[in-house]
Amino acid sequence: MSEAALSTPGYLDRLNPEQRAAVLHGDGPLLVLAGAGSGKTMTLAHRVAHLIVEGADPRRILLMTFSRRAAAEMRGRVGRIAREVMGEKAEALAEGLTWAGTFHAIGARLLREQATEIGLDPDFTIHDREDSADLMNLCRHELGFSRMAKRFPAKGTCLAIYSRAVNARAPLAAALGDFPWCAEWEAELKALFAAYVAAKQAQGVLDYDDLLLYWAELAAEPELGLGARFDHVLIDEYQDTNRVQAAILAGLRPDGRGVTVVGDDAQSIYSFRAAEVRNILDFPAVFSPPARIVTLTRNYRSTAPILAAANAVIAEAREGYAKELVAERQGGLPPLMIRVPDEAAQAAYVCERVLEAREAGVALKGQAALFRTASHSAPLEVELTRRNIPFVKFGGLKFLDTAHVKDVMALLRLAENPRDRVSGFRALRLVPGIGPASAERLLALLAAPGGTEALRGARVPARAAAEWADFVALFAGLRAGHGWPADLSALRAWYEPRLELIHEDAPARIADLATLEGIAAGYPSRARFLTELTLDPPAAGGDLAGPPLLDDDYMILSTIHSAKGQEWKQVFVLNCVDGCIPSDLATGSRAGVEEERRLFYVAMTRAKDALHLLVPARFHVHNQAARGDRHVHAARSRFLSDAVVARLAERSWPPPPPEEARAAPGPRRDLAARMRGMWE
DNA sequence: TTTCCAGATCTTTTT
DNA sequence: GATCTGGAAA
Repeated sequence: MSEAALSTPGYLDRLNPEQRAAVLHGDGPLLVLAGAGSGKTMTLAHRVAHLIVEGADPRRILLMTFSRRAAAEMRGRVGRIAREVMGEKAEALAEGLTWAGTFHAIGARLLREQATEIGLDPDFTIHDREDSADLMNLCRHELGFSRMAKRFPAKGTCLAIYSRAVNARAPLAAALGDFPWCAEWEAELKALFAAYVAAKQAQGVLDYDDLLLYWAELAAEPELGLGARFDHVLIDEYQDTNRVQAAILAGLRPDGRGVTVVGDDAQSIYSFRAAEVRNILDFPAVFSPPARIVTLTRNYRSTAPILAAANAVIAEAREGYAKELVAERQGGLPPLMIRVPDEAAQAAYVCERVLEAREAGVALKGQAALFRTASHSAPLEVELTRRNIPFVKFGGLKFLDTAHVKDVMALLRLAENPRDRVSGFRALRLVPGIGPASAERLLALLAAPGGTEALRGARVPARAAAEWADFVALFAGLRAGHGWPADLSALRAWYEPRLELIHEDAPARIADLATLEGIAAGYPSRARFLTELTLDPPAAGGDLAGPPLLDDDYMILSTIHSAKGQEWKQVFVLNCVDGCIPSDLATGSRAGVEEERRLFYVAMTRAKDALHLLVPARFHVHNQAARGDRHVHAARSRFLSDAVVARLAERSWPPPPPEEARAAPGPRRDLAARMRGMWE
């Protein structure tokens, strides 16, 4: 131990013995099994800080988190801890911790740095899921699969199968096990995927999966020196990594030296993305001698009654989880199971409790409503808006998915990489009169060297002729580059007048583009903007209103998936009914139901002081058959078994009228109550 | 060749 | 309820 660490007892004193063991662990592989609320982030931050205090070079530490937000928070905490110990000197050191981020973001950065060594175009552009599906669709048409006698799987399904196969490192036949209705197309799908891979390479485009796949290949080649770049590799949320990510880790540190992985098998909720819970369970045995295991079971987040209910839910899981969490916070009220007639009442209930808590001093930011599916929060959003309660919603539809933002992004991406056909297709068709056929022809021109100039004299349909010179001028300017974010201003100047002609709601869309330019200003270059926005898009809604709103107080609405790793004082879980949690799309398989159970467990363990589980008697179904009643009578979620409900306090809301009120012969029409009700 | 309209389809969670 | 596809008009 260095003198610095010895001279600062306080720095490790705030950790419990298990946490301290994890922080002080030496060089061999380490697995930290950290239950919900057990101080996982704190432990990881202390371990990184400790490594730095002990003399590790922060530029040679690789820290993988599940979101950019988590990475930023981690960097901040590491800096603060290191500063306590080392004073000013620590600032510079913590600044050096630049290799912190998601697998995908770090992969993109490494691949761009080493692109030429591995035969990639350093200016490759990255496709998000929808772009990838569009490219898949292009290949699908070119191979003639869109005109089969029997319907061929849709583009999104094709991409999902492809993604499953590569992320699980499984042969196509195995991946098709999850898509039985597509099994008959195995031969065609194989041809399609070959064409898809060839198209990506020809166009200098990578999809999300490629960022991991190429990285895994890169890491497997010792002479390319990737493993030698890092002394320490730490991975958070390891239960949600897939086999490609495990291969990356194995390639970087084959002997496990300097490797720390942290996670909780009971919180594995991403198997739909080929996450492989065996990664964390089998981790110790990959090495010999096996990795050290440190288990954190003391829960510092939730009160004892909340934790008892959550423990009861996970105890009914089919595979047993080794650890039962122990509450450090005694006292507190049991979680409430609230029966409400419908989703409107559910929304009203949440609003009332939220305002009540705020009056009692709980900031809106300390309160969250969680739900399985983005659409479940719609009635609540309406009610919050009506009552003027500000909120920010995480998960679900993204800002970047709106047509006008995608148009702008496509044009920027085409300027960055003229070979990118999906972007090109979209961008060129913004010129009225240019359809698929012309776009195809123009893109072929553009892909050749000197393409921008070739565009200038290109033949275009008569309808497009008047607009064409303007478009080419814009594009040539973007290719040459006006600087950043000036490129975006130029683009808006061209695009917004057009937007006004096409859409009635142009003002809202133009406001979005202004927001986009505000976001753009935060990035040093167009390339960085395009890459990072694709890999870590901003959350939807009010999040985009920018800094002014962020100073305000607002409540959180979030899908359970997006709530991972977070905590709030008061948590509402909406629609705790069968069909919502578990989602009826997931109840086909036992593994599916088990994952939903863990999801419900994750939702419950986000709560610190108060937890409300809402059970509407009926709920709205969006996607029902034609004339079906759009409401469905719902049974309470199967996860709220009798054993679990025994740990809850059950209520109905609105409460039934008090006994005396019913007994006493009241007025036949209580107009006074109606007047009062106006203000409820 | 483009654009518009009507009918069919398929609905989760995310980097 | 929104999106996609195919066919027909401009």
